[in-house]
Amino acid sequence: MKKSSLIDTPNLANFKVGVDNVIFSVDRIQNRVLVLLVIRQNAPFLGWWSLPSTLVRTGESLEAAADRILAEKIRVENLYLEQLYTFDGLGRDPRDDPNSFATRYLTVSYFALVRFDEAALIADGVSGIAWYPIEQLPNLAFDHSEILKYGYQRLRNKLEYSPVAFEVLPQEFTLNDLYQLYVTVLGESFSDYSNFRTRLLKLGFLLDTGVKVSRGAGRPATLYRFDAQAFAPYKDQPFVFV
Amino acid sequence: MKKSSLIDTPNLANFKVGVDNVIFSVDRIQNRVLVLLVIRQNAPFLGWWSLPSTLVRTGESLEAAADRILAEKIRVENLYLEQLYTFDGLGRDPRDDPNSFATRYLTVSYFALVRFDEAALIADGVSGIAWYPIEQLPNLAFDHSEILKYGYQRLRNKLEYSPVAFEVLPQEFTLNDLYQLYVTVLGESFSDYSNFRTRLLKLGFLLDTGVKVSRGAGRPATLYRFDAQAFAPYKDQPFVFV
DNA sequence: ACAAAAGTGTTTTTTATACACCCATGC
DNA sequence: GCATGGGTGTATAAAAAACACTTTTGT
Repeated sequence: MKKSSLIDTPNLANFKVGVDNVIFSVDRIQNRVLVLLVIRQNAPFLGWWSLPSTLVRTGESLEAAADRILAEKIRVENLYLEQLYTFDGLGRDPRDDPNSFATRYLTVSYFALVRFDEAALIADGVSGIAWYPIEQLPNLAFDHSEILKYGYQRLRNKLEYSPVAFEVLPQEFTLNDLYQLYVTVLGESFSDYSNFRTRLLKLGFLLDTGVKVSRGAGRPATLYRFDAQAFAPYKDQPFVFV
Repeated sequence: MKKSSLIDTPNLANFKVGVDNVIFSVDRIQNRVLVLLVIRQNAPFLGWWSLPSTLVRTGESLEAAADRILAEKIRVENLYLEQLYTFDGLGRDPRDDPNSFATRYLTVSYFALVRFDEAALIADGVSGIAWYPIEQLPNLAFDHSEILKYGYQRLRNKLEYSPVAFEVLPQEFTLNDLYQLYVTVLGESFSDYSNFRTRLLKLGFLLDTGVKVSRGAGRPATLYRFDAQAFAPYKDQPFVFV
């Protein structure tokens, strides 16, 4: 080792970097928020449920790694991953030993929302993979419970000011579908349906398709479509959807 | 190299991890938002202005690294650092070569607000260090301009729903001080002073100290103090300060 | 006295909330 | 025809926005 490198780099830690994906969906039949979980195939935490995650390879960007691990698990179009938070591996990963000069682990978490029916789980015969309702989570590997909790918080926040709801709903939906989704994620105590309707329709980014659907008894509902163009003015505005 | 390790770890990238601090303050005399910048003492970008940053050492947490580099630059009490975003070094840092198997660089950025007068810059005789107005930034090393922009956005957002303003104002301040701060950061087009007053006072977390201060001509202003206790109910509520 | 800054009050408009009621359909 | 869910309207309360006006100081 050259002397100069000792001066330049005093005890720098060496890291491996992982990505953890928090992928949400909504079961609109049973009105439950779902999270994508997989069973770990490797030590540590072999056989435990965990968020879909992987370590970043040489020449691979963080996002590329996040996309790669996800592509192995589900097939879905236009998946938009958003960075959540970076968790310090110090003392967190059992592979980390704070007292050693060994490699440390850092994980960057990503967040996405997908349509339940469009997301085809890839059952490769070996790997366990499942949508878990957020209310009935198993014990998770590493600090994945914490990460998931953080992601769930973000989901609820985003629902209030950004049009993420339309990433979960089908292209065409009824106003009740939209309302139910909000109730499911944000809980009861949500605004009155009638007022929700009026407010959203006044905003003008829900296009009336003219088509009506009948779901069992009751008056048929109008199908709407989200108009991203018309939403633009509200982009940087707080709390479009209360 | 053992065969098993080849299977377990296919081409994992090796990282060094850096932290970049985006430290804001407000010059309440000239009504300008300031950012703490330093001159780099090492290659690459030797001699360039940059955010205060460092590489994480063995056994040191990310936050600890962020605190360390900051403690070398300014002296301030109760600095609360908040994580901003993690930037992928791939192709960003000139030390990175995407085609090589060399070490990659990842940087996690942190964000804070400090009181201008309380933050004593540490002039160690060598290192350049300065508060730069956000409107007159020099060219910055690495992608620090981008990081700074991201941080500035966060600052403006936080001002709207969280009581960060009181981290910049002195313990006791007039309502006009508070109003001016909002105008400085959020720009003109901000709410009417009179309405701002009424709204904030009604919220009840500004304690009237009874003390009055006279600043030149005009009626003396009441000094207020922020009551964190009384703010608690608004903690998870959007847009307390419009 | 008067300008300057602080602070109060009033009026108008907009938005939120609650809830009553009508409409179209399946059974 | 009546239960069921869709959709409209109204009445009240609260909040936001605009702005006129009063109060207290320095000079």
